[in-house]
Amino acid sequence: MMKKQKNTTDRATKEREILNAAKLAFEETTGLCIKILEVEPTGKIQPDAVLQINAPEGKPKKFYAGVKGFITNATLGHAAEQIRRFKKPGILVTRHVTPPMAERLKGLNLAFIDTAGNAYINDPPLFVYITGRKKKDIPEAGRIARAFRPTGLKVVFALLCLPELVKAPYRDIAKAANVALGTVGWVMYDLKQLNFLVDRGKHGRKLINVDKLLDTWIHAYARELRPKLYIGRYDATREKWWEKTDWQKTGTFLGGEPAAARLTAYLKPETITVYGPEEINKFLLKNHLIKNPQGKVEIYKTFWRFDYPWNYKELAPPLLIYADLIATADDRNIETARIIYDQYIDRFIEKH
DNA sequence: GACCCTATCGGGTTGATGGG
DNA sequence: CCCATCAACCCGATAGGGTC
Repeated sequence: MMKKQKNTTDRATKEREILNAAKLAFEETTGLCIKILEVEPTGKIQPDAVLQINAPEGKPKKFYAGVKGFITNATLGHAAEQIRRFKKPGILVTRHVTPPMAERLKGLNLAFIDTAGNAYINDPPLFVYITGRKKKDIPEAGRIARAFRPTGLKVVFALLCLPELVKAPYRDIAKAANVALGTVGWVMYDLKQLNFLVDRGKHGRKLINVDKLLDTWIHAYARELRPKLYIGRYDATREKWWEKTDWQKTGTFLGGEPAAARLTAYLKPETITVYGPEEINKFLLKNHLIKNPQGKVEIYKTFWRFDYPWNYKELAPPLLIYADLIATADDRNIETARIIYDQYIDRFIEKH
């Protein structure tokens, strides 16, 4: 119930933002004036807003607006149809209309304005047709930076684990982080914006405020990425199985508590955290693990594609072990996490 | 009201483009 | 020629509408 309410509000806010931005952009590029008469009017026909365009000559003209965040060739026809259903002079208000889309809309004789200042209105004596203006990025306050969304977190993780990587070409970074090339650009942009990265041109890039970045990553990881990696929970049928199995052969890694146990001998693991490939069946069979939502073995998908340069090849990189421990919010685990931080993480912060 | 199904949304990837 | 950037495209997640 609460959720539904919130979503409705979010959508309304978003529509308002688009509407206002489009109004301003239109006024700037055309010199004409738009008045927003109503937002989300109730009644038989349901446009998202009603607005009025004041031309210098001729009388003001009302338009019934359909606000759409995002228009593609596929959704354009549907939007046009919705607006026609108003049975009134309609106008599409959206974030951005590309030139080919503008042509199509013109072909449909569907008026539009967008937040970049593109517009088409053919309503004599009023005629406006502006295309080719690029979309300006909307610095949405409150939105989570892409650097801390699931794929962005993979990139940041790789950068944090491998201090030298930040200087490498985007292609190499993409490979290590196991993301598409395009993603790296976004993340770099965000990190610069958020003051986590400086680009000194030919002198290469450098991470700054690494401790803060690390902290941000750990929290965002638990919230954004970890849930997406979850494969399942299992019961072990044999004691100490995880101390005996050959991790490297199966492409799996120990994380969280058991990894910490190996590193510190300070902890007797309760939950066994494992990172492995999506196709986990072989591993399950080999180790006699049985599906059980309450089981002590939790398996997640491996998301990194680089070798962490240390001697514990069967373990996930220390930053991940640390994040796993912190996420459990268990006193003893947090204590252990601190030890791992001092021994394995603190020192590589200095290398950045 | 609970469930399913479809249309929509936007995050993420691809591929073209153009600069160094 | 190598590399980054940008817009177009794709597809998984999900809201919202329809049905029982």
